[in-house]
Amino acid sequence: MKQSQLFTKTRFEAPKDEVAKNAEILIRAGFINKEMAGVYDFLPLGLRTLNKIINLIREEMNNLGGQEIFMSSLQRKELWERTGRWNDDVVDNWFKTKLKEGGDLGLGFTHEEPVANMLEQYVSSYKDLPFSVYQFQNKFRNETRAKSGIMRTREFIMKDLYSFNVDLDAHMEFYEKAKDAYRRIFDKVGIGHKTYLTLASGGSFSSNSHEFQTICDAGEDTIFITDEEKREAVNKEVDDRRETGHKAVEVGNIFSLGTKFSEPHLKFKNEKGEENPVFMGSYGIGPARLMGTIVEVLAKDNAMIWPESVAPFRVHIIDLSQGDESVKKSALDLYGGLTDAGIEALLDDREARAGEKFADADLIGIPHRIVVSKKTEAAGAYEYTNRIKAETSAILKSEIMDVLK
RNA sequence: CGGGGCGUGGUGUAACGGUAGCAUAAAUGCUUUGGGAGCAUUCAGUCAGGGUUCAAAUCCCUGCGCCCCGACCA
Repeated sequence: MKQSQLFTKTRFEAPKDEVAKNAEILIRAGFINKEMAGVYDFLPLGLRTLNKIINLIREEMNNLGGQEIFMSSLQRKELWERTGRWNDDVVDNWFKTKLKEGGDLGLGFTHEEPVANMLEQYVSSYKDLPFSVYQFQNKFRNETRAKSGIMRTREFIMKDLYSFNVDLDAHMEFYEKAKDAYRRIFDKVGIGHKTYLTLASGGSFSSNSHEFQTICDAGEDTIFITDEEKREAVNKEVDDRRETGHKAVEVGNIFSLGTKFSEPHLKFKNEKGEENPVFMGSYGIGPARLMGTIVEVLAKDNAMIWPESVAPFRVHIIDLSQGDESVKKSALDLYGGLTDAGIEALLDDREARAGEKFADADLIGIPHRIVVSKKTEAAGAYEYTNRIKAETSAILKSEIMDVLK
């Protein structure tokens, strides 16, 4: 991508109404735009990062055997009445709306009821089980207080996976595999060292649940570390601990749902012809919240350095030709070469001064930076900076590919 | 939902009840060119509605919006 064509603009100062570190940095770097309290747009750079996170999660879900689906946001009242969750006293953050003809609809805050209902027509025998489905889908929650930038919003993408098994034993086997998959996801995005498998209360519908909590100041929960080696913890809500806990943000959760959502209608016949409810589990990750958490954990000195796994681009080429056509061509050649080699590069080909380009590059935080200028051309080399290692060196043109691989 | 703070050009900030100013961004031109350059010109603003007053960004009321603390968070 050529930066002169990129729809994004960095800015010197963050809007005064943003205090959260993740929002300040992401807005200043041009990754996101605030629409209203608790509602954000993703701009090209931000969307690239978000999609990297999503694809990384998708890969793990597929490895788990999950099959991707995409369900509707508009949901029928009747399904939720069966489980008692249409009632505002039970669920107080519904966004509800109406059809012109007058029927009630809800904008889904989760999908247990609809997914269970949909599967009734596809599950009738033990031979249909087990399986799991997942989706990346917008959820709507009328939070009384949105906060912390993209960490707690009213509209957000959620990866929700649902597992369907014949009984508790079969379910637990899957549940343990899901734990491992979640571990790998948080390791891959660079926050594994701060993320703890945390025993949680499970809320109103599950007696057994775990959260993945990442220690950071923007967190809303408090956890107590029970095993540093295994990265395990317990949520404050479970028991009354006395020692000081850690502020942490819930980046993922896994629930054993049991038969609560299948009991009404989602049943199967076992080998003996007896009818049983399906044993369900649900597993959530909010990719945008995860993105915010990555910023909270990894940003230093009010600037972000993206891990390679989720960076919007791998390489940022800074063209300092400043009117020199041969230097400009060299930068363009490098860009073409990297692109052909499948290395995602952002070429800063704008008519701007060096200082402005460097400042913008620092703000965007792409992990590898290559400067092409008269100086580097004369030396037959590139100036290469690895932001993660904080190292800068001259790399011969012929060797740049090896360095990046 | 309880408490606190706050709404001025795109963004950030000034202005005692008395001419809405500065910076930045944006546009044009000249100059400059390896860490957010300089000069000149230009564009652009008081959240909305009502009230008090000769006069309201400023005081009062209502609404809307934003931030923070707490509660809630399936």
